[in-house]
Amino acid sequence: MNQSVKKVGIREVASHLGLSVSTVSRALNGYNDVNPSTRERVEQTAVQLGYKASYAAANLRSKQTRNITFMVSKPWTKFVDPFFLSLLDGVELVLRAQGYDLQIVMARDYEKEIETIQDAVESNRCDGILFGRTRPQDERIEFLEDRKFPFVTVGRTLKDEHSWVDVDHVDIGYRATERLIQLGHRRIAHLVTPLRYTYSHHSQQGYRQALADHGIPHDPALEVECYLSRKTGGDAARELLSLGQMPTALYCSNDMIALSAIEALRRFNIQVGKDIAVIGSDDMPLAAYVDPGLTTFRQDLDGMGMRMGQMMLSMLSGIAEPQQQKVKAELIVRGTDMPYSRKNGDEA
Amino acid sequence: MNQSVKKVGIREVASHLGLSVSTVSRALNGYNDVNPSTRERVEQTAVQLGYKASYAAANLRSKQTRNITFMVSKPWTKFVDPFFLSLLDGVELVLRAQGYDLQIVMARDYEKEIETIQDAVESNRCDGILFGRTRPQDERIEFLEDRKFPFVTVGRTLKDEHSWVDVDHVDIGYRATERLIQLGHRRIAHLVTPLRYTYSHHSQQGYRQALADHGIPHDPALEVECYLSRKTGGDAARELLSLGQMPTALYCSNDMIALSAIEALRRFNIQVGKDIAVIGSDDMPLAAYVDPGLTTFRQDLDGMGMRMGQMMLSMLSGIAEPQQQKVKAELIVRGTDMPYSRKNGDEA
DNA sequence: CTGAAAACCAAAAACGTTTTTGGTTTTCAG
DNA sequence: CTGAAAACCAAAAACGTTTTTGGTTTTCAG
Repeated sequence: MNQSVKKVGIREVASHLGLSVSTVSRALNGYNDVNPSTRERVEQTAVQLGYKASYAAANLRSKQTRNITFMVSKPWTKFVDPFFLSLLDGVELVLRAQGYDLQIVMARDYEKEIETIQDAVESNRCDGILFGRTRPQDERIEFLEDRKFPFVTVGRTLKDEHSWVDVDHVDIGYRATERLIQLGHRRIAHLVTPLRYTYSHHSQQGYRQALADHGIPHDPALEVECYLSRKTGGDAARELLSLGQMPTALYCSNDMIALSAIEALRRFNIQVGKDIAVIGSDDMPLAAYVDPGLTTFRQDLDGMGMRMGQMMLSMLSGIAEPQQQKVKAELIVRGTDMPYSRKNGDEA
Repeated sequence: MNQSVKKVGIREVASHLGLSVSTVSRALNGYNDVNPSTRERVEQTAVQLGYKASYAAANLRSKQTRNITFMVSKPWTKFVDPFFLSLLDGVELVLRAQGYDLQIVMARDYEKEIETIQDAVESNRCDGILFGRTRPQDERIEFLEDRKFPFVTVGRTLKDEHSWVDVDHVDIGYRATERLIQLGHRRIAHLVTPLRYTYSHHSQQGYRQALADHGIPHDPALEVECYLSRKTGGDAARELLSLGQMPTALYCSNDMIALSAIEALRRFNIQVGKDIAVIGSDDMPLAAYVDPGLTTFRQDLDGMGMRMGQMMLSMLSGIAEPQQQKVKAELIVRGTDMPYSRKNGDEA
């Protein structure tokens, strides 16, 4: 077991075969100016001797790390995690197939995000960067563009000239709102995710467009921004309750908001799915479990992740023009939305 | 913006100050044979010039990566994620405080685990390794011990001579079972997590001990192994239903099993919290949301993570003897456990 | 004031690869 | 058969640090 206590380097492999170090290197790295039979022999003795190229040395010389970093930033809540991990899964699959490693780093908070990215880039730790929570104006993106460093984001900025994958939040907002309208609702509130993030604006845009298309005037009092804490939707629900007239339907930009709003409403004896309609977005695991089940939109995260990985790969292979992919979500009908009935409008 | 297109190395910093490269290096790395005022000047111009040591070069020369790898392995389910991420959070906090980075790598499946670890170790990519899902006999641990490579695990092996942190699953099993006994139950089933993992055995041990201590004979038919799929507990519940006499209480080694069992029982019109008592373990977010809420055990994951990080740090600073920490979980009483009543025992 | 120890710094070697440069051998069209 | 191109390989340089070695200056006990 302990025979290989001495680390075997490329030199050992070379001398063992009577070849030069450079030939071994070229054979192992798939260059084509090496005799196939030589390559074969090199590869065999490499595994036989248990040779593994030093990551640091290879990286130092070649400037390639074969490593992609996904930056995830705090604060995260337990609720957003599933979203994140499914995506990662898809990314990892594609990258690994091409011999790239995926590494996840965490930025402790908002201010550390840019610092984390700078550090990753400047200390040469990866060949490309992935991240989400994009904002309309995003310092991180400006930095990376300035350095011409490859990156792909989940979500976009307002100026739209980099590579991204994104759920079509405009579409979700539109479809959710339109569905509620077609169910007969006219006072439809929008509990929107933090406007700091770009997707919130898209969600808002879809909501407003649907209202406009159906001739329903837009009431700013019915749009409430919610932060990503656990009880966020509850606060918004209470805010709406304090209004003169309660809305008869709620479109929430994510399930977490929807669920906490539902919980709060229940305390006021308002039955969701009976007294008020609710539609969420994300289809997180909880959504199927609560009673009644939450009507929401499901996203193909795995697919998005794979797409993201492919984009990164093509950037690394030298394709310069940005690629962008918007994906549609799937409506999952459960029990929290229901037709408008005269009764609801009157009470509260 | 684009002024610093040329990368600034340690050489630039040195020449800018009229010092030698070595002095700059020693100043930046906190050696004490450098004049405080010199160190000050070096540090200032370093940030001023935007110097950042090349990760690869430093690593190649010093054999130190200042990087710790947490390996997480598939298949994961959406349900185990929160567990994992809270832990990570604690780890990262302590490591970062000492200038270490935490990196997460994913092993695609069971067989790749050992490969992933070998690769990380042999290509010199990290100074220490963390992982969970420990098994009674664990190839990964044997490999790392053989190489004398620093590692800390979540959970233990049966031979117990390495560093680990672990929830006291024996204690949980004992307390859960005893609680059910004290509520009057005598037919208590145990839906146990996969016996491939060590903690499942501990959980079983606690369960059996509590039964024995209270003079209740152990019925092997009431112990059902559940796999970590989404509907796992459901299958087990159906298996128990097919028995002549249904148990009046269920102790499940994790919440996922408990929740899916509850869902399945509901389909058979068995009301949990009324017809049958259930206790889970983990206190995952869902547990508080379902109705009735799941009685379960909460673990201080953040604390465990921090402890784990500290252990790793102390190993890296040269402390050889293994450290081990077992933490107790906190009982969270909600609605799924209730006293035994004659009625339940008779039906089904 | 003296000499040893401590403080401070420079030069050069080294980490283990990949890449560049160039030399020799083989192939193959004409 | 000839000569150019292709195939194949070796030697040496280079990546950007840290560490080793050793030299000079300063401090300070006696």
